[in-house]
This record gives sequence, C-alpha cells and structure tokens, in this order.
Amino acid sequence: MKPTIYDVAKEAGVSISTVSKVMNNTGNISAETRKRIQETMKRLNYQPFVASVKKRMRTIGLLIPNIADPFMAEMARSIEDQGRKLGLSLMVCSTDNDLEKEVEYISMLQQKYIDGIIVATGLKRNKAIKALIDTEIPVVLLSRDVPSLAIDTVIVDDFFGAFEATSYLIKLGHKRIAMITEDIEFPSIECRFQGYKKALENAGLMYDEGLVSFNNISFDGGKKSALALLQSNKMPTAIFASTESLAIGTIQSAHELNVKIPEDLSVIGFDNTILATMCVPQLTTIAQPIEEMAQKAIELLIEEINTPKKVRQRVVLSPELIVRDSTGKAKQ
Amino acid sequence: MKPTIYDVAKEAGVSISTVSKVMNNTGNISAETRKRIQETMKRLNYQPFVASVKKRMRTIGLLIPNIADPFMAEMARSIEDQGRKLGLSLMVCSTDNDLEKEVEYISMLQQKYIDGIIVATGLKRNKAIKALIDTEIPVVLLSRDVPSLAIDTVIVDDFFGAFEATSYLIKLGHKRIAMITEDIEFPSIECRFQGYKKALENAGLMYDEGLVSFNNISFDGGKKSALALLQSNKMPTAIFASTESLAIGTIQSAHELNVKIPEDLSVIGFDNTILATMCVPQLTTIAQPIEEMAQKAIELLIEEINTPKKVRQRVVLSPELIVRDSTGKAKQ
DNA sequence: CTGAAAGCGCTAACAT
DNA sequence: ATGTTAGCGCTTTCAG
Repeated sequence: MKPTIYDVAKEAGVSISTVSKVMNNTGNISAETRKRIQETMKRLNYQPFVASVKKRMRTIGLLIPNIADPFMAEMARSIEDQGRKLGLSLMVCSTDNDLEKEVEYISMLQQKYIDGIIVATGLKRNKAIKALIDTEIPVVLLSRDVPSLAIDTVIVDDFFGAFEATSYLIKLGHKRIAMITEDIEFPSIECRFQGYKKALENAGLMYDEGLVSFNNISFDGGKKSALALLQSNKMPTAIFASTESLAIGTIQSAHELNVKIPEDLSVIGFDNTILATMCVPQLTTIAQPIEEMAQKAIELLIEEINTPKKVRQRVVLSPELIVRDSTGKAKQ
Repeated sequence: MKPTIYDVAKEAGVSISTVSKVMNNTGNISAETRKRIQETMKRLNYQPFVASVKKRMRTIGLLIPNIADPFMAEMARSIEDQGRKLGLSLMVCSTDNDLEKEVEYISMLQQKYIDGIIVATGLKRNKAIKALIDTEIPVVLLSRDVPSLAIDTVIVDDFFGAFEATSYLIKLGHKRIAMITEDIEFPSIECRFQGYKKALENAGLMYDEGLVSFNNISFDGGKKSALALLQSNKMPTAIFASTESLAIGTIQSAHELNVKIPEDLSVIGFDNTILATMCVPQLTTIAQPIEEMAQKAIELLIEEINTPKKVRQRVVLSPELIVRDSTGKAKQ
C-alpha cells in the first residue's frame, strides 16, 4: 500500500500536522524533527496526494485538434516543458474539432480538478467555449481567436505572415502567385487569405480567383489543388500554401508532373514544423514562434490561476520568414 | 463556485448519499427521485470530483521520449483514443530518455494518483523502472523490452521486420545492401540489426561491416551516414534505415548527390509514420501496427488495474511491409 | 427506498 | 515546537 501521511507520522513518532508542516514549509519545526521526518518520507518513498484538500491537480489540460499533427505535437511539447518547470502535468485532449468530443473532454477535465485549460481547438460556434467559461476554470486561447470574448489569447499575426510570404515571392519576381488554403472556417485562415490579397494589391498585381484553391482535407487536398493549378493553362510560377501539409502536398504534385522546385515553381509554407526540413527540397516557410507562444500561454494561464479577476490580455506574436530551398527567382 | 454533492442534495431535497447512489447506480432509488436528482445535476452542471474517495484519477500516464516525434505522437493519439472510450485521460510525459526527467515524472504521476502507466521511454539501466515497479502502480511496457522483468509488455517483432525489409530488397535483386541505424542502445535496435544480418546470411550474401553505419542523432545523422555511404567506392544499391527519420535523411542526401530514388538507390524505412507518405518519393517501409499496439497496451493495463496479481503477458505483434515508391529493382 | 455517519489523505486554524 | 481537530467532496456501510 501507498504510504499516507499517517504512516510517515507514526514512523517518525510525530503527529500528522507536523509532517504536513515540513512538507509545506509552514509553521515552526525544529531542524532535528524536520530532518527526521524528511528521512522517513524518503525511506517510505512517501508521495503525498496533490489534490486532497486544495482540490487542485497541478495539471493543465490541452485541447487541440490532434496530437498526431506535427504542429500541434511540437506545440504540446513546448507547453509540456514550460509546465513541468512549474510542477504541472499536461493532459492531452485531441478533439478532431468535433463538438461532441470537445464537450466530453471539457467535462472530463472539470471532474479532474484541472488547474487550467489551454484551448487550441476549433470550438465551433462558440458553444463549447461558452460552456467552458461557465466552469470558471482559467482558460487561455492559443492559436484561436474569438474577439467577441474577453479571454486571454495568444496568437500569431496570420495576416502579416501571409503578407510576408506573398511579398517575398513578389520580390523574387513572381507575378502569377497562387494560394492553396484550407477552407475558411477559422479567423486565422481568413487572415492569411487577406494577407495574401493585400500583398498582391500593394505590389499592383491583380487578384485572380482562379489562382486560389480551397480544401477541406489537408494533405491530399493540397495535392489535388496543386495538380489542378499546375495543369491549368495559366500555371502559377509560385504557390503560397497556408499550411505545412498543404505545401508538402504541393511539392509531391509538382514532382509527379515533373515540375522542378524551385526552378519552375516556388513553394512557400506556413508553420515551420519538422516537416519543413524533412522534405525535398527543404521548405521555405513562415515560422510560428512555437516556443514563445507556449511560454506566453502558460504565463497567462498561471496569472489567471493566481489572480482570477485580472485584466485579460490578447498577445499577438510575429511570425518569421525562413528561407530554405523551395523558393527561387522567377524565370524571365 | 463549482457545485458539490451537497448543493445537489439540497436543491433536490434529498441527502447526499442518495445523490451518490444515483451517480453510481447503486442501491435502490425510486425512479422519481432518480429523475429529480438527475435533472438537478444537469441544471447545476454538477461535475463530481473523480478522486475523492477511491483516490483514482481515471487517468493514465504515458512516458515517452518526445511527444514531438511523429511516431510517438501517433502512438499517443491511438492510446488517447483507446483510453477515452473508457473515460480515461492521458498525461503525456516526454523524458528525452533522460533518467532525471524519468524519475521526476514518475514521482509526479504517483502524487496524482494515476491509475496506470504506459512506458515507452528509455529507462536506462532499469533504475527508473525498478523505482516504478516499487510504486505498485500498474505498468505496461510499450515498444520497450526488459526481458528480465515480469511486466506486461507489448512490442513489435523488430527482428522479423528488419528481416522482411532486407529480404524484400534482396528479392528486388539488390546485393550491396547497407543499413543505417541508431546506436544500439536498446534491444529493439539490436534486433533490427540482427534481422538485417540474418536476411543477408539466408540469401548467401556476405555481411560487410563497411555497409553499416551507426548514429546517435537521428535525422542529421542519417543524412551524414547516407552521404558517406553514397560517396564511398563501394556504393550500395539499397539502404535499409532502421527509423523513419533516418530514411528521410537518406533521401535528402541522395537528392543532394543527384542519386535517383528508386532508379539508382532503393530506400526502405521502419515505423510508417506520416513522414513516410509526405516525402518524395513516398517511402517503402516496415509498418508498426500502432493502433493494435495501443489497444493491446491499454487492454493489458486495464486488466492489471482490475486484477493486480494476474499473470503477466508479453505480446509480440508483427510489423508489415508497405511498398511505396522508394524501392525498385536493382540495376543489372 | 432513504438518510446518518464513519472514513479516505490532507491542510489550516487553534490549542497546548 | 508540536498536537488536536474540523473540514474538504465523496463512497459506503448500516439503520430506519
């Protein structure tokens, strides 16, 4: 049996409150007694139950679409590391952006006396997130923006990232620049689309609907979209993919059609996950500052836990262009 | 404030034990009372604290090297799904195979009254794992084999997988088959190495030390190893990489040297993660049955939780060859 | 069919 | 400097 505070107390010949005091460094305990108790705890490998009185599990929940997605996995890792430094564990909840799973997980987390929740999942039509706020569990939104709600939020400047990506392609001399994107379901995707349009506009290039392709499936969708674009009579010389998987799908399609990257086609992605360095050629991309995002999210969550009524913040971090081998000058 | 059982009882005009009984479906409760209580619980959005008396958090811990690694992320997702069906949450613990972090995480998990732990991390020199067993928390080893210990274990037949991979290359007519592998630190890697050797031997091919390259770093190591092999005067016509990242590194090096895959070089990997379908050309690989492994691991863990003294099992699952585009017939 | 009460492991106020 | 005790939210006998 797992030893309890009573076992330790009995072994050390003291009362349980004395043991409690040395554990929490409260009250006055003689150096001698403290030492004896500490030794006893070690000897019995005593591990106090974190949640017995305070009903706080020292754990945070992470609501994400899918832990198997590289971007989310890398984000989770950063969050885990930041949390561990503070003695917090990480509960991973993959929702597939499915409302039912979201609700189910939120309920599970409540029952487990989680200290706080980081939300990076869809939460369609705000229904689930309203339920979440009602629980009064501290929440921070990560990579998800719901401007109508006063919640701590950490996002990346998607508009700027897309603008930067497109502008870079323009600087390389490209004039026919396509965009392959996910369906515009979330504000972040919409922003990337707008950033693309704005960059074209600023450069005096005409926005061409026929050069934009929407997808509900990520990777395979990207392949198909790229295939169609590259076979059309107005083939683009550059493609901005709003997601890493979309970009990789594009690379595969180009390969199939014997379109050389970057000679015949430049490709630029978004996220900068492990995938970007693992493809051939390595992908030029807009990097999300994953580590900073994770750190800021945890920071806000901790503040919220400690000061429940504090003013809410909205933190916008800047993405950064990483130039690799999938982009090059436009042919004359 | 989060409502407690007392709030529900008061609202419904009954005692707390009656509420408890309807929650747990125990005792005899009139249909009427039950209904009234259930409605009250719903109205108050009552979420009982899971661990109050039984001291079980309905949560399992997953000790892995790194959640950001695609193979582990996919495994985590499968485990998460299997667990969710049973109302279990998943705590992710990335250890980097570092003894200190392992010990720290094990202690954290104990304090959180985890129901069980799935271990897929290094646990060097068994020190940490012995500590773990002493805790009496149910444990199952996943993708990690410590034959000297009587613990439930789920592994893949690494020897057979490597044997199959190598045999397939031989069947394609290859005679100079190299192997790029991680340092032999863990039994699974050793088995893959032996499987490779055995396949060569069975085919009457000479084992050549110069064709085997060990790496302590995964991806970049793979690149370097491949670079060296492909530039040597006895360049192989096929490479078996014991890991997906190693295989991808190999593909990149081949690309750099203008060695065509599969025309000039066949490459075969191990794991079958998302990376295998995302590279160009798509990777022929030995697939680990991730879903079955996860399912079996959870199954064994649940058994262990319910029947602490049951006989321990060692489950060995078969990997499977998935042929894609990175392998082809040897040139004459 | 329902309720009172003991007990789980621990903290925090209050004695001594 | 140490101990006693009430109480946290819940389950589980045991009475009624």
